[in-house]
Amino acid sequence: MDREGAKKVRSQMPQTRADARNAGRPRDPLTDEAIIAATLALIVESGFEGLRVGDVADRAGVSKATMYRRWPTKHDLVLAALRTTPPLEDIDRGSLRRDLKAAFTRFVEVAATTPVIGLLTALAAERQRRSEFAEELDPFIQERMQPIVAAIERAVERGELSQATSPRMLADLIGGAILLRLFFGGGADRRSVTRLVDAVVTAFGVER
Amino acid sequence: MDREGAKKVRSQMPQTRADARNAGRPRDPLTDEAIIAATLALIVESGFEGLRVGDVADRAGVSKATMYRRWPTKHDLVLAALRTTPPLEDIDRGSLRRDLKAAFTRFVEVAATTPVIGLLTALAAERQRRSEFAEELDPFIQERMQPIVAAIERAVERGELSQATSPRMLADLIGGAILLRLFFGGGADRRSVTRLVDAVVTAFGVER
DNA sequence: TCAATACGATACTATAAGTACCCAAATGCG
DNA sequence: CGCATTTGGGTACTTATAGTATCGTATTGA
Repeated sequence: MDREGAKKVRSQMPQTRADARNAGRPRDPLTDEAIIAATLALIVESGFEGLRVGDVADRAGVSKATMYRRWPTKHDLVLAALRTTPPLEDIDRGSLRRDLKAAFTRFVEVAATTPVIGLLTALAAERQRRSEFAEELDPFIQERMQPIVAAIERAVERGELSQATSPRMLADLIGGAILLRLFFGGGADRRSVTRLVDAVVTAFGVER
Repeated sequence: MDREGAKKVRSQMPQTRADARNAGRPRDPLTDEAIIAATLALIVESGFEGLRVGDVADRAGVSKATMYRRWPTKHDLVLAALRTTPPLEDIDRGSLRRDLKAAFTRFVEVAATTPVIGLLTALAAERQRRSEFAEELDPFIQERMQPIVAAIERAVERGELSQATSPRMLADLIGGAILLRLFFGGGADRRSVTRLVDAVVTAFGVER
């Protein structure tokens, strides 16, 4: 059962199940937008735990049933909302050191002024509880780390780093250190980002 | 109010408030042990979300009131239980590379066979929600990372690493990368630990 | 016209954390 | 001894919210 037919899919995102059908009243895309917008607005106010699904429905002017038809859990809803936020811009400043500092500085600023870290910890916890959720969450994380990986790849091409360098691993190292501090204390601000990036770029950089 | 007198404190851990008093019926240390033991046993079976405070009470043969007198929330209880588990042994194998591989390999094995990651994500999420909780959680994390920091410090003394190396930062780098993968996918096993440690030790190591 | 689906409204279920209160049992102090 | 103080078992209760169920209506394609 639940075979997915070969019909085409037109709607962009909230097709929870690959319902290829086209009979019946179509979903209103404005409804999706209203729900996501309300979710984002309320998350900013209240964070993940403080977010009430019922409040989102009220704010969006829809019923809970309409929401749950699209996203089966609060976590799915929040991840969907996160997906619509713009990723870190992929700015090329010409050197690895500057690229990494720019990107991670921006990230810790976002972390300091929005509930992103609360969302990430909540989603990570849910991922442990419901392992299928990893299939949604993991690609999102990879996607958002892509600018970092790209910056490292450029540095490899420029010869700033050895050809043998694994961009993904280097990204995990710096990003992991920053997340570790944001999750469990130690603090991550401009200065610690600078120190971290300088240390890593110096250590991994090709001798000048 | 709530000044902490100069009286001595005798009980080891669960003095939630620094109650220097000595009047009244003393707490039974066996009760603490029974609660913690039951908590650990049930966590292994069910993880954090699956753990029911009422079940712990039943299993320990105590009442919920007795538990809440000691630990005001489920998260506090779980952290208290985690604290009683043995830390990573601080084995000195003579080289940084071997020390780090041994320690982190052990960690990913524990992660693969126990609900530790689920606990850590849950505690990290709670830390975001209740900022006072950081005062309990953060020192615990630092404490558990101490063997890694110590191994790095030994390497600095032996001259394997530059004197300028920050042990804490290096520990955050490797530990952070592994946590990142455990929290958000990518997988962390013996092989990835080996790759990571080799790369970092080579990059940061003093030229041979 | 009809099948199929979306949508709002509303009530409901289920669950579990944390609270309140009672009474009995230890303990130290005067 | 007896009183204040605290622990502890028992148990019922409050509270809060995610998720479900249902029903009537609206909108679409065939």
